[in-house]
Amino acid sequence: MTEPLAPQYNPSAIESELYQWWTEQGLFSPDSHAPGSAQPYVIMMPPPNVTAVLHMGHGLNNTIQDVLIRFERMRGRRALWVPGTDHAGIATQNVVERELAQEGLTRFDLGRDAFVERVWAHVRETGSAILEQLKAIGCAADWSRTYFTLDEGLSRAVRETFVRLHEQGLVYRGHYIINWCPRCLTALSNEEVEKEEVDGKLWHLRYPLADDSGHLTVATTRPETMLGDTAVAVHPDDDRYRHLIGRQIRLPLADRLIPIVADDAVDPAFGSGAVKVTPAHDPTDFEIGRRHSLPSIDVMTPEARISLAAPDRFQGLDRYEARRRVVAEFDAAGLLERVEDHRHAVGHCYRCETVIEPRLSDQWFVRMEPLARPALAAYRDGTLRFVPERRGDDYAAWLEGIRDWCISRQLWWGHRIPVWYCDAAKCGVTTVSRTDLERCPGCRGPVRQDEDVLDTWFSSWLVPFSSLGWPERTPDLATFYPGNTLVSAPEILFFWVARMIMSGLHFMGAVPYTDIYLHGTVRDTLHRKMSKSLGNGIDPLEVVQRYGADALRYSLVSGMSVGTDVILDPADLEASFAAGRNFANKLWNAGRFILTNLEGPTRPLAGRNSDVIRRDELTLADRWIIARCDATVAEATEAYQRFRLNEAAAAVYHFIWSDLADWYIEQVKPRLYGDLPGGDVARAVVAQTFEVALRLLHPAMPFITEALWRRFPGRPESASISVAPWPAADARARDPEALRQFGLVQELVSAVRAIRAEYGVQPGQMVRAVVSGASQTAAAALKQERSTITRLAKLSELSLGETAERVGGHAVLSDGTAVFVPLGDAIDVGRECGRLGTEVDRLGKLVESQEGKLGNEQFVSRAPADVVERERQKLSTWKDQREVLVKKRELLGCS
RNA sequence: GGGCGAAUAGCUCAGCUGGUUCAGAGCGCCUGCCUUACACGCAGGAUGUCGGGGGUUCGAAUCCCUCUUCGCCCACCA
Repeated sequence: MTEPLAPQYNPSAIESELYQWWTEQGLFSPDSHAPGSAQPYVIMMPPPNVTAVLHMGHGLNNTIQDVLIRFERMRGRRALWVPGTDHAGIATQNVVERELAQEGLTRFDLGRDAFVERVWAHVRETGSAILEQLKAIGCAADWSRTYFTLDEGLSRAVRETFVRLHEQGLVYRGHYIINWCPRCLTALSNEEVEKEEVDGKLWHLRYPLADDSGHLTVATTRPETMLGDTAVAVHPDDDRYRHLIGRQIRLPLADRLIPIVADDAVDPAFGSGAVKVTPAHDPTDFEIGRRHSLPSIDVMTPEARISLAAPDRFQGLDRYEARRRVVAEFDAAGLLERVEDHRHAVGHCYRCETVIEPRLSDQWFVRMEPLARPALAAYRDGTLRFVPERRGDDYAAWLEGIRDWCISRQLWWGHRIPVWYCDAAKCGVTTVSRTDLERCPGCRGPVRQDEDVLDTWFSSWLVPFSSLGWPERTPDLATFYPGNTLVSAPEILFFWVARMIMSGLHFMGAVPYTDIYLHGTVRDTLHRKMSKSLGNGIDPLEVVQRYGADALRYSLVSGMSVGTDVILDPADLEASFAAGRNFANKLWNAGRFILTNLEGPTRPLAGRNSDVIRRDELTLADRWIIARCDATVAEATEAYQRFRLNEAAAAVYHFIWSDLADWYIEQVKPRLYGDLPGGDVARAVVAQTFEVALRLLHPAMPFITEALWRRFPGRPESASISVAPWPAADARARDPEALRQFGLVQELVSAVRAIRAEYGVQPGQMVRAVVSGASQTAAAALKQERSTITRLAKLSELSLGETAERVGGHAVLSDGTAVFVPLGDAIDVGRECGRLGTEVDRLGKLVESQEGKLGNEQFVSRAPADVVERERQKLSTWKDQREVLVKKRELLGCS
């Protein structure tokens, strides 16, 4: 690491090497970087799916977590970021099934054991690829604690949880209508169904009365389900139909007799006011069926084809073919009354988008209300804090309306349900067990385990404690539970975040974290979510390759404010990431300049020894940059703490680029080069302020800050910025006077530069400047930084006082100090008159409106005194400035 | 159907508790510069009815109402 630094920052040359060094040093593990007495700070990484490939959403999510964990680590906490992967039941099974399909096979061809082995092989091969990718963007997670939701330990936790909840009466098996995906061939929870509004139809079908005395019209969006109708329901108070209650319908096509029943669930105002009742295919109908002891006829196969329960000619038809056929037959029989357009919400599988079919089946459920109550209380009493706050309302609303959680899945990949059935006729016991059963505890006969597996979220909702060893009482669990912050996409608030809170409270007696930061979504410029299917994604690794991890991270962090979406342009990576790349390069070159100039005598800025730099040795510029640095420390620290990462990034960016590089480094050059005395002071100040800036920036841009920081002279080989102490604001650095005075210096330089540009003065051409009307402090400041001013404004001479010359460029600084740049023949007097004229007009308008404001009795009497005083100050400054310019115009002889 | 959010420069967005960082930043654009840290740079510059309308207030990008447009979440009216 001692080779000379290249003028162009080349991230790929340092990133992987640094990352490897960090991990070798164990810097990401609290065991090695922090004393045991330090307060822990814990983040649980949302485990990516094993089959996942890093996309920008992961990039954003993990960058935020990494910024926070690095920040807290530097602040001295025992920072632990636990990474892991999720076995992702349906998603992973789908991937492997697709693979098999390429070979013309289905999972049934392989059989359960061989299929599961095949999935394991796939997972072993590609399962942790995404974690490797996270390393490429710099994630400082503790890889020694990486978990997988199908690990032995986590599997034990899952089983313990299931059994315990069962013992507590909170897990039960039930025969209900659940959401069924006919493609994945499994039940889904309510949360796994995505509702989508679609334009559908409402078919009005005529059901003849059994005695041929007429008909009753029912309205339905799914005519094919009529094959399973077992009643027609009307509202008990509906006068139109009251006389029909208890009579029979002859169900067309199926040719069955079904009763007309009365039920409160029917809305007389909708459709015809009569509802066909299909208990096997609709949740409401199922309830009606229960109340009226109606039979359930399941007319669909798991694949959503018409089953053997329907007349022959429908059997085997796909549900939509069946729909057309049913409608056609009703039409042919003159029983199709009418068809209406009807917009309604239809559920889709969150994994494959297939339309969900409500289906009657036996499933396992978790009784959620008892778990939800404490989770809601933790929000209401302020234990939980959401960022942004409004997300808390979504959380509360979901908990208030919570429904039982269907946790069984008809898949092969996942945690097998720990339930064993005895099929012996005389025994038939069902056993829920922590350990695998060989024989029935009742009759010692053979048992068979439940075929189903558990919802993948049933393992991930435990990770805040299962990943730390629960149900064992491990030291990790004692130290790192509960954690602190959860960073997540809002999409998984219910799937994961809320459920972790419930499980944490139930099994550990404490919420797993108190701060819940829900960030936005990464979208393209059309505000569409980035997705593989749309092909509008940006590969974070490509960005890392082209611009570096720090550029990626900085661009994400700075382009994101609390809870808002991040918009990136997949068609123009340059536009999306130039800011980060440019900044990294700027930083690199500032560092290159500073580090190569640190050789030479220097003395400490603070400390006990007598060699320390005295305050009176500091120039105005020194005091200014130290004060600016201190203000930036306060600003950035506050912003990081409040999760306002973009503000923290902007504060440091501005300090480094606009203050340190544009002004201070320029100011300090003569001293560093030995052209002016005070090189030791300059070295101390530039080194200190830059070093502080690097630390402030490290959470957001870890690689480049580490690379530069380690190159500081005298740095021990083992030192890492990642565990360097966080900069503290220092009251001694505060210096409002220096901020104001150096501000005038900057204004003066800028004013001269603007005049030079305005009149096309050649870049190499020196000019003179005359300053008049400066206050004592202003004059003192300009004198102190005279050499800075003359150099940066390219002045041959800077004089204070009046001059007889009239022709040149004019400007007035914010404190009323006048600047005059004599330009002799070079200047177009008319042009300068015009320029001054518009400026006088502008100030005139300001003065006018300000006088209006201050002349307003209401304002003066009702606004706070300090506001009024400030406004008076403004008025007098503007008046002074206008005055000066008016005089200049007179001197120039402007008309 | 219910709830929520957003609309500010050509683009992406800051602007938090009404009043000194109040109209800003980055990218893009224009002009001039290869000034020995950086052309991924330096210096200077242009660009806005703060979505429309109404209101509260001495004062509104900021608070309230309303409309328009976009987005999100929730929902068993078949």
